[in-house]
Amino acid sequence: MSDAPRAAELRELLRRHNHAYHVLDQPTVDDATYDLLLRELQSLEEADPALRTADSPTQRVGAAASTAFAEIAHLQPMLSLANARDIDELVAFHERVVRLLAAAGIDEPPTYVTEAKIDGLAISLLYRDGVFERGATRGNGEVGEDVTANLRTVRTLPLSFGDPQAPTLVEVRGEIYIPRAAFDRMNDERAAHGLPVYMNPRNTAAGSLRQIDPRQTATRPLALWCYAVGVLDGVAFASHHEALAWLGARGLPINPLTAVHRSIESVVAECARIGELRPSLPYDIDGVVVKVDAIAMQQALGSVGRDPRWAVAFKFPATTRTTRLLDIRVNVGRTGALNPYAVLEAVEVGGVTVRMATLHNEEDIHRKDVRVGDTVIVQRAGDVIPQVVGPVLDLRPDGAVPFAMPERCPACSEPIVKPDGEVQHRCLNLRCPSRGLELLRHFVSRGALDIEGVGDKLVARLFELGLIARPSDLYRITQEQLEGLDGFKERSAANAVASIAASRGRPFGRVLFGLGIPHVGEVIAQAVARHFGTVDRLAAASAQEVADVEGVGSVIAEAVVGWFADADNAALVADLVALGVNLELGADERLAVGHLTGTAFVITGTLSVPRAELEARIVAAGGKIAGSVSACTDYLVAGEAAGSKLAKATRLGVAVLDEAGIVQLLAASA
DNA sequence: CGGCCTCGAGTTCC
DNA sequence: CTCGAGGCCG
Repeated sequence: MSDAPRAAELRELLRRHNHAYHVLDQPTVDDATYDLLLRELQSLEEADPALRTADSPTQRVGAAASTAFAEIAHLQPMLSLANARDIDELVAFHERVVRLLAAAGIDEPPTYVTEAKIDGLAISLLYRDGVFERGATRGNGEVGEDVTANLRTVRTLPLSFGDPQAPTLVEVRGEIYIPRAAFDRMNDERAAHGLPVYMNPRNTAAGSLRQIDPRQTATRPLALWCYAVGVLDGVAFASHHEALAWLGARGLPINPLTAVHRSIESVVAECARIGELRPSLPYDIDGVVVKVDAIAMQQALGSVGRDPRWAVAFKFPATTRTTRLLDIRVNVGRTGALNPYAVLEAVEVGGVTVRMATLHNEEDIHRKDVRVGDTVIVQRAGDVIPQVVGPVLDLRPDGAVPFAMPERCPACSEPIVKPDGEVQHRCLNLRCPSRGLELLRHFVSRGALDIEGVGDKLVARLFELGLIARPSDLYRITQEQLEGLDGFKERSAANAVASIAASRGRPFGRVLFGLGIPHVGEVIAQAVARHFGTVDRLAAASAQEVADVEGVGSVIAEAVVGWFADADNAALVADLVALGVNLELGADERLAVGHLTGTAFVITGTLSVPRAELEARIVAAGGKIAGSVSACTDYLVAGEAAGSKLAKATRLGVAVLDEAGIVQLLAASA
């Protein structure tokens, strides 16, 4: 029997996914699935080299795009920007800046720099001794992908400063884009050669930068504007505009739509002016970036989360289109929340076809007054997520009726309730099939148990077939059961079973997150796991004790205690434990560097240092000091002649440290 | 008690 | 990405 037909099928599949990924920049499968297909083809070709055609995706260097680029940590995180959608928000930004500066003892009015916000791809460039060394995509802001080879092909990127006095290290921030005219020319050429044309400049720039072969990238008309210095050795700027001038003097391209303003009125006028220029500019922009000019003021203002408080992005209104609202349907989420969504007649918005959009909740639908049959205005929020803005009332058909939430759950027919003061309608049935399925999806998802090879589709199928109803059922799935499903090959069945088994060792915090306790997301789950150490101690805790966890108040604490009080949930936990799923903190987690945050200590007995000093050091490392030992205590620090507290700790199974032990723990966390 | 900040939850496209 | 809401600080 020949594998040739399967090999041909795989080649075609991979070719199509590749095209979608690189040319359209719209992946059709996740990386893991792609890798799986590629590996299957590779093994077929190894078994029978005659199957290896010259155009096989296995012959393209680094065809497994997911692993082709090394990760690079930015010297300084690449921040994001808060948005101002209108002039009021811009003025509010200014007022906040003034207020915060005054609070920091600076009464001088701020000067601003405005820059056109280029609709491209943020990158970071590193110059060592004035020579371009490497460049990376923004990634998650902390870590990006190394695209040095591709960046070298960007003709306006200087490979060196030509400056003998260049500082040792300069990190430059910029935006890679494709000028409109060049984009159109490229598409004309492609069309002439019978090649598919690209959808929009931004996605094409993104795809081009992630080409495996830099020679491909070199054929794309990429360009660069630089807008900031990340890190710079030896040169200190007093202002942002000086930094830009410094970059410009070294050959880095600075966008000409850059100006300094002495008042917010001037900034507002500039936003309007650039908005008018927008259609005639030779490249796409999506707003205006406004930055406080003085570096000293920037430092005084600082940042909140990822957003600096000294800068804001004034966003131009999103491009909108109209289409028909065909239907309003309702999903039931993991928490029982009813989420209405719009089914739309397919429409192109900003280079993407939109067919669905969330409508959030009933209140939202009524506020917008959209009805089935309406012609509605659709936009993409932040140019990404499709949104229904509102109806075109003139085009409303006769007899269009306002939307009403179903009175019974569309999944389980139980009555729907809307608690007072809440926006969401809910299905309270804990056994609602929709909720069960959504919980399973959540359980296997990335941030939780992260079970590779078991995605939404497989989970839904197994759920429908009745093979899994609760998370613990996953661990009883056999390879044979999976192979019984059509379209499921032996290899992927084995992979899925293996990754399910491997997920049993996930850290406690992630498993806890996977349980889907209301209000307990990734962060809270982690904090709770750290605090209690084991599920048993968590399950035995009172709401009062749970509320001791940092960031947990009465609402979340009640939710946690209530969850464990439910017999089914308790049974699920017991089942998971019996199946070998990890539900306690690993020793390494307890001792992990800088991780005393949320850890509760009790000190007893006589120590060689003053107790206050030891307490201060524990608190400095993020730990908490309690007066008496309870189930919530992580460590009892016992000195000489410890008495009843030590006895109680031993009885409760609380870890006990001697003085050397706590010193070691503190050192490990420094 | 009010305002800010952080977190949770649901989400769209291919 | 965005909205809503819980938590916490002043």
